[in-house]
Amino acid sequence: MGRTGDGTARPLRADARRNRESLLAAAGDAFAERGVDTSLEDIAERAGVGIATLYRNFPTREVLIQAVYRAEVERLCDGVDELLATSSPADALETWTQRFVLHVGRKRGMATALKQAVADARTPEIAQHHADVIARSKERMRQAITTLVDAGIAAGTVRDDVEPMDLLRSISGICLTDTGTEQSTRMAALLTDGMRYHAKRPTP
Amino acid sequence: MGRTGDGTARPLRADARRNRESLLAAAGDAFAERGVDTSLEDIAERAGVGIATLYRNFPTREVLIQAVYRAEVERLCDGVDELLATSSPADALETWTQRFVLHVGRKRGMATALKQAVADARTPEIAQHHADVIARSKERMRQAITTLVDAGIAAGTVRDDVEPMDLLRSISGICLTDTGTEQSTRMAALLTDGMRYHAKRPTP
DNA sequence: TACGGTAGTGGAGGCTGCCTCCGTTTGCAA
DNA sequence: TTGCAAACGGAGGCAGCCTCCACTACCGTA
Repeated sequence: MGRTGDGTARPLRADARRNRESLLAAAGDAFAERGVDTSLEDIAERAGVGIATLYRNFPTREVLIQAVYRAEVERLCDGVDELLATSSPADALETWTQRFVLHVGRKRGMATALKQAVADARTPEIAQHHADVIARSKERMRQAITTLVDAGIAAGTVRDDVEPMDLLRSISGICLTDTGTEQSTRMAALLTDGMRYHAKRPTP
Repeated sequence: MGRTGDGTARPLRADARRNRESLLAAAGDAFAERGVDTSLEDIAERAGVGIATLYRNFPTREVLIQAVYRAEVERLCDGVDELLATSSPADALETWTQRFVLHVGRKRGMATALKQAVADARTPEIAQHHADVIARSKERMRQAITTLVDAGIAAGTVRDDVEPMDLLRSISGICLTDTGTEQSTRMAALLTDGMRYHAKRPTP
């Protein structure tokens, strides 16, 4: 399936690729709205494909969750270059953290499910694979935030005592303790704003 | 159900209590053999009762898991007094740790499921209740191992630099990293043996 | 641009597990 | 004993999982 006899990957047919994308998008929405236990039939319907197509692409729920998670991290991180090209580093950082807040909001149990998948995996190979995906995503995030912070520091508009990963963890923390996306967004804004060099510091 | 109007608990009818015990035992076995996802119908059948009886006693799977977990911890900890009454403190400690190894082997995902229950609970009250059960069990374990170690120290047969909870954690660690119960049992035996005062230390 | 082989599709249907409803049984207090 | 409330069991409705196979349409080739 999808592989020629000599092990070379064969590109998906155009319609198949479209369907796969639809499924990923639909699953992303469904997971965000109703959690990772959403019925798979529902997801297939939302995507406008048959249930069999879903199973062909994603043999187990875990594989699907993983793919969605990965796709969302990619999308988030791929946006960094464009942000830096179109706005000042400090603004880019702020916009990106806002997106990150939404991202965490959408994750809703996905991270937990992935960790569970590592524990439940039937073979060590599968467990390892799940673990790899998690590690790779974390690394991509690290790179993204580091790029943004460094650009800001280089431009002199972001304080140079900011540790990128601390920032990421702080925002995650805000998202997890706070009650809603709106509030999280405001808190994150405060946080990034505090990291800028202000022409004039607000009087305390 | 099971409560009179003024909130006083009413004792279960004899047959009801028997059924409840059967269910707990059957669920314990089933969880140990096939994990916490075992079908509830299966458990009811093993226990020799109808599925409705299971639901009447344990309205959700989480409640059942919790009850089993709790019962097994009680059983394990209640055995301490008898052990101390019938064997020397050092032997009691060794026997008990062997039982503890079996206990951890039987837990298989139950602890994870309970933690998940705290996270997934629909109301803060339910979450709190699940958390309480976990905390109480941990405390009972702490008391049990402390009693055993202290008895050994008082009798002068167990080294007095042993921190009870360290021992418990070490054994848990052995169980989780090792591959099978048999190996875990041997490792735990080595560990407890190392804690005794030997009449003559083995030459290195 | 027509065609054939094959990758890809969809959804019915079988299966399993969840949970409720209600007619029946049984323990126990008087 | 006997009456009655507590407890029982299991059929059955529902929902989700997953497979199977007849059908569709993409795309390399001529």
